Amino acid sequence: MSFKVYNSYSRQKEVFESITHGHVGMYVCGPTVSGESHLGHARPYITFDVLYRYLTHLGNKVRYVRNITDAGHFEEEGREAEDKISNKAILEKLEPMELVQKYTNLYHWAMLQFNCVEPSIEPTATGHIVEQITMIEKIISEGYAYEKNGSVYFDVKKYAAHYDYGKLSGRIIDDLLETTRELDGQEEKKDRADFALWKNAAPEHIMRWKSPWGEGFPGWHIECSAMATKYLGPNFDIHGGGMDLQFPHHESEIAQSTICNHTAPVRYWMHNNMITINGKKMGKSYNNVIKLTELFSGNHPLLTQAFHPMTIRFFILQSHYRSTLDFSSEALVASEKAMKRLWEAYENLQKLEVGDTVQGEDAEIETKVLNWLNELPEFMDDDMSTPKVLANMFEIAPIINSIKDGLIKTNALSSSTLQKMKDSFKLFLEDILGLQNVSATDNEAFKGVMQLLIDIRKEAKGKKDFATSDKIRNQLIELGIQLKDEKGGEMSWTVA
RNA sequence: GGUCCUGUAGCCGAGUGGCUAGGCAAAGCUCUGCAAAAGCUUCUACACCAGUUCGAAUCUGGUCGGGACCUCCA
Repeated sequence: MSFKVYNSYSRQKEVFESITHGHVGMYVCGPTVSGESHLGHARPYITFDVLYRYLTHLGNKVRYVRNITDAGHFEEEGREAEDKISNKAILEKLEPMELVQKYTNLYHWAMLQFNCVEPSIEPTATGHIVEQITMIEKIISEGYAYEKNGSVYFDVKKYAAHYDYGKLSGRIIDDLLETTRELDGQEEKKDRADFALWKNAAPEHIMRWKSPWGEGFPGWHIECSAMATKYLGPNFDIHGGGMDLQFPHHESEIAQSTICNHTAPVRYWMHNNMITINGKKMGKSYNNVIKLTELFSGNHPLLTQAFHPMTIRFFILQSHYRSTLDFSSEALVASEKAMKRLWEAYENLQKLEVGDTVQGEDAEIETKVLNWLNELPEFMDDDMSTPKVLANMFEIAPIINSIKDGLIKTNALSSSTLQKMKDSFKLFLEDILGLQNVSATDNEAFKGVMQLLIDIRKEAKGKKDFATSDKIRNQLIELGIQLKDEKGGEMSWTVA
């Protein structure tokens, strides 16, 4: 059994083998901290978080590098150079780095809500200006970049003559040349396909650094190349990001790094698909984003309620990362209910006693359960088929609940199978998919109080004092806590 | 215009040519003082038209939708 991933570069699933056995280098394009993260941003972070968790589970030591883009990029190349971050800072009367800090903090907070594992290294673009300049100098000395009026451009045409430019994004350089839009101020470039490595800063530009070509700031793509090379080496295992970054961002990264390091930088390119809303990509340019803070608070016209971050995570994992995922409040409500049901089954499972039974009495159930469990790693191995993992768990959930309710005999399953269920659920649900209990009541004092109420209600019910019994139940409902009467007079509760 | 992806039941979504995912919603039943929860059952879909095949949601061609990238974008 081996882990297969879809490599965007070869356009097929490949068996994953790291360059150094037992170690994996992984780079994921992080956020541009010039604004708040939205639902679309959540997808790559959750997708690659699961990848990181799975690789770790497989026994790898993973160095996970995820950058913070805090230097800003051009609004549009060739136009009056505007640094997004510094531009907005002026409007808001904030120091650029103050803005950067604000959105970085917000981003970190959101990642925490999603239960995303922190990356091993989280480098910032502004912290690696020296490395970027060094890299640009190297590219110039190799003859694949040229300086003009304080800016430096990458010579795409020359590169394409020797290397396969456009392979990752499936682009043909001649098509690019013909279809690149007419832009102002292109005269600096030798060729329209060329992209900036370094941009000369206009006087009003706040974010600027000294360089061999005068004061300026780095181009769009060089930061990722520089930081990936620094922390993962000239040739590393996985580079991830959203599909919309394939071109020009990742294509350019390949070109820069290849010239600089004399080797293709990445073994496996992995891209997540977009989250759509009414079938259209959620994105800044479409003005249809739903920010994470809006999602968590329910404060948005398209939302019928607030959604817990774990609901979002679950929602994302219910689809395959390379498919588009269409957002709607309705779909999130469905995910919320589904996750709640699955999680309760998981909690019920943990309470089931492992008996001394040697053999399952119901061979049919035993076999089915074992098959479902055995498929879980196979699904993960198949390019992270998280929807299938969850589907199998939903197959098992009714069996757990039936055992708990006595509808299936406790010893229907052998103790080893029951133990395997417990281990597998813990492993896949918590460790690999990174899901967490959404209940905020995981607290001994609170549980004690609940037990007290349950005891009182049991007494009342025993005396057929349904007024008291209903009062407890109804008032708890108003507080968002739901009591459930179970077989044999037992009661349990969940947060609605 | 170029390149590519896609069209699966009310909704969200898996789907490797034959074993007809899963979730939500809906309906019925069981359990129950009532309710909720849980369990069982039902609803069996692949845009359209041809073709290949013993057999196609899955392969091929065409038609019609939808979308992405080519420009900052996860």
